[in-house]
This record gives sequence, structure tokens and C-alpha cells, in this order.
Amino acid sequence: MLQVYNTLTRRKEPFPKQPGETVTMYVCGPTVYKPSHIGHMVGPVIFDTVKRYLTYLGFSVRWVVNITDVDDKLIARSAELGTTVPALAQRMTEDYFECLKQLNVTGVDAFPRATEHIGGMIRMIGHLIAKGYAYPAGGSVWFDVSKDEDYGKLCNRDPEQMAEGGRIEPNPHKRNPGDFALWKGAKPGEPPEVTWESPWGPGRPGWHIECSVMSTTLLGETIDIHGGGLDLKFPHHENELAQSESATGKTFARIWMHNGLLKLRSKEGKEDKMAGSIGNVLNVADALKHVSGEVLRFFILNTHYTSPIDLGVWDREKDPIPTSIEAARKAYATFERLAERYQRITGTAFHELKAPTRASTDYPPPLRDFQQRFRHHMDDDFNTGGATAVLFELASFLNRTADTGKLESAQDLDSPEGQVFRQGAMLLKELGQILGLFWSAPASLALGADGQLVGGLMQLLIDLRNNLRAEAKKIPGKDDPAKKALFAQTDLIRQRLAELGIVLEDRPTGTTWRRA
RNA sequence: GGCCCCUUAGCCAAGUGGUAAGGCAGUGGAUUGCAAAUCCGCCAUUCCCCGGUUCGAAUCCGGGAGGGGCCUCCA
Repeated sequence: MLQVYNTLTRRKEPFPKQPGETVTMYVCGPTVYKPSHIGHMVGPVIFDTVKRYLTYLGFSVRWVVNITDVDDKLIARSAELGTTVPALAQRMTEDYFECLKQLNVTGVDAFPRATEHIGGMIRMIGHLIAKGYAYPAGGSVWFDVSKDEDYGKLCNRDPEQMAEGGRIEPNPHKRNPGDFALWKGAKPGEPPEVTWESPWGPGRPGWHIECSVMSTTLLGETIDIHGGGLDLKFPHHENELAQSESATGKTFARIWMHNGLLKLRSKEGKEDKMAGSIGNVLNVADALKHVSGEVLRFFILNTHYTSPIDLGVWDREKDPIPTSIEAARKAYATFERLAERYQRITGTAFHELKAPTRASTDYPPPLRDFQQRFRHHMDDDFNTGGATAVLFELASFLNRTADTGKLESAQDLDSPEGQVFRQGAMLLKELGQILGLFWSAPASLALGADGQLVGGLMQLLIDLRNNLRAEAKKIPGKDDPAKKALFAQTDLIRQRLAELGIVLEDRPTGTTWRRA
């Protein structure tokens, strides 16, 4: 049975709905003022996987991710760049969407923009004032935390103590130190495109009210899952929860899920989260120059989502990419080589194999066991790290099956091993799909722009080399100088290709090549 | 100062009361003309330290050390 860790109760709970029912999920999206870095992808990848698994179990999931396209940082950054807030937001939103696409995050049903919901925010703020939870002061509107009895329940925080030791800016208009802005009065000099009229004067919405309104508008007053990064717990989610429940009187979210943050370690060994303010970011676009989106996704899913993801020490001068991602690339190559093998044997591409997206039960015993173990891990609070281990074991099983069955081509698929291989490959695809993997051709087979030419030249080289090998093998004995000379030539060709990043593999059925 | 969390092999990382998954690296073998790939082995008597509970603890409790997140914008 599916269990999910709920930040609100601080324990694992049985999932509150039954297969067949609709699950609503809201995840806080980005403020679109800078290109996305790897850390921004953790939440989307995890919740995309959550949706895929829930779908696999038979739930129907509706998932919303907001885009914050008006805010202080956007105003500051667009002024710096000499552009407008909408133009900058548009550009960075496109960057974000492209990153999601590269990481195969396909499950988001709606991306509402904050600026499309100003009316709803004004209504909710008015409602909160009418109910006595909020008050206008100095052109802004504040939420009164002292009026909300259970304020602080998500983070176990006492509003009375918030002033002490904290770094809350004193504001003469606030009644309590912990009060936060629902509506921010326009400051002089702010561009008109970030100013809206309201009953309390011109201004723009506070950050927290956006999510309350967009989730309520698109998913209803009570949602099933609210997700986001651990750094958003306070104040953002706490405030969102307070506003929403004060306004509706209903439970805002049944389950709160928080993903761990991506961390980089400095050379001194100190760990830091990846953040623009610290300057230690790795942009998605830059990472994609060195590894595929599949590898990045696999890397993220290797760790349980509640744990911080350790990028380790990264020496930018030396390595194009952190060694932890490089290790993930090497590990993932196991699956890519199996995909190549699948293609050699069956003649069809593994990533194009159509596998069920719902749980199927008709696998024979040795395979069913892999499926059950995979599900067991996923049922335990989406333990993707444990689940990937099962994928590796299944890959190993498939290679073993192909070895013992001597599977080389499509004719061999009728044998008992051939049948198991075919079904096992289907299961691997089925389970990989849940993690959002195996959707693209292995990078090692990519030919690039001059694909036909490169492929042709490679075949030419391979044919010439194999002529030499055949000549050499005709010469009897081991130490014949002529034989040695021929093999020296074939080895030189392989060596020089390796220096170009191309690996030749001599198999009983012929020579294949791939990128390292 | 307050609130939360983490510490498992050289590295990454599952495991949440029944005797340590998986990956990277390393290493021995099968296979190969040699490689590569693949397969079969080996690689933590022990889970930061010290106490306690228990027939039994990496797992629960107490204390200590180290690290992290939040309390300000942050995925």
C-alpha cells in the first residue's frame, strides 16, 4: 500500500485516496527572472515521477505548477537588463519550459501565471479583510498572524517568538512582527506594467497569495498534494496555508511534500545549497552540453526526494560537470548499452517500445518479482533510489538471458530465452517509464548533423579493419611477425578512434561502434 | 538564540527492530587475436562516538561530536 510522508504531521501516512479517484497536486514553480539551474529541476522531476506512479496505480492526476511573473527580483533584474518585466518573464518562462522538456517533465496540466490571476487575488484579500484576518495599512494589506489560531502549524513555529533572533524587517504598519504582505502598495518609480488597481490603492500581490489563489481556482479549496522545495516551507507554505484555510475554513492540502535541496560542496568541504545568491549555480542549459536530460533526471532520482542531493565537490576549472553527475552518466550508460543490444537483437529501438503506463500483472514469475520489488520501493514514499536498484538488477537479468540464449537477431526471439528477453525488456520499459527514463535514443548512438556521412565513413573503416583482421586470422600460429603486424594495424585503428571518443566492439556477429 | 533534519565501504546511495540493496571506482575469472561490451566472483563482522531498552538495534531512547535547511528572496 502506498505510504507518503506528510510534512504537516511529520510522519508517513497511507495515501488518502483510492485508485480510480482524481488526485489534485499543486507544486510551487519558479520566479522567472534567471535561467533555471539544476536545483530548479529537482521538484519538477520528482513530482512528475509522483504523477507517473500514481497514474500507474490507476489514479487520475491533475497537476498545476505556477509561474511567478511579477515580483521584486523581476523588477530589479529587468531594470538591470534594460528590458521590461513581461519581456524578461516571457523569455525566462520559455527557458524553464525548455528545461522541463529536456528532463522529460511532461505531466504538468496547467502553468498559471500570477499576472493572470490578479482579480482572484484581490477578491481573496478582500474576503480575508472582511473576515478579520487581514488589515490594510499604508497602501498595503497585511495578514494578521495573531488572528489565525493555528498559524505556524506546518513548521512548528510560534509567531510570538518570531521577532527574536530573526531578521524580520521592522515595518511601522505591521501589527505583529510575523505579519506578511497580501498586497504590496506600489512604490514610486515602479513601472506601470507591474502595478494594478485595487480597493487599497495601486500595487501588486504579495508572493504567498498567488499560490493560494491559483491552487484554489484551478484545483479547488482542498487539494490532495502540495509540493515544493524544502526552502519554501517557511515562510511561503506556512503563509499560503494560513491564508487559504482562514479564507475557506477548509483544509488546504491533505499532504505536504517537500523535496530536499541540491547541494554543492566547496573545496574546503563545506556544503551549500545551490543558489544564485551564493553564486555556485550550474545552469541546466550548461549541464546539457555535457550530459543528456535523461542522465540528469536519473541523477536526481537516484536519491530519495526528501534527502538533500549531494553534487559533491566541483572544481569548475578542472571538470566540465560535477563528478557525481559524471558518475550518474557512467551508471546510466549500462541501460543505454542494453538499449543498443535490444536494438541489435530485435531490430527495433528500445526507446520506441510501447509499454503499459498502468500496472500490468501478466509477467511470468522471474519478471513479476522485479516488478513487485520496484513497486514495493515506490509504495514506500516514492523511494526512487531503491527502485533504480531494481532496474539495474533487471538489466543484468536481461543481459544474462541474452547471453545464455545466445540472442543475436530477431530469429532467436522464438526461443524460451528470446521470449523472456522480450517480456523483460517490456517490463524494463514499463518501470523505467514510471521514472520518466528511456524515452530517447541513447546518446552513444547519436550521429549528429552529418549522420549519414558519419555512419557511412564508420562502416568503411570497420570493413577495412575487418579485412585486415581476417587476413591476420588466416595466418597460423601466434608469434608470426606478419600476423602481429596486421593486428598492430587493427589495434591502431581502434586506438585512434578511441582518442576521437569512438569505441569499437568486435562481436561474434560483427563489429559495432558507439560514442564513449 | 528558536524550529526542523541528516551522519551507512575510497565515493554516491537503499535499508526505519530479525542479522547490511544498487551504482561508481578497484580487483580475480569466463569470453576475446588483444581489447571493449557482457556474465560469474571478491570488495562494510559492521552502519559518527558513548551509554540505555530488547532474546535481538544501522534501525527505538538518552547524551556527545560533525554537517545541513529554515527563521530574509530562494526549487
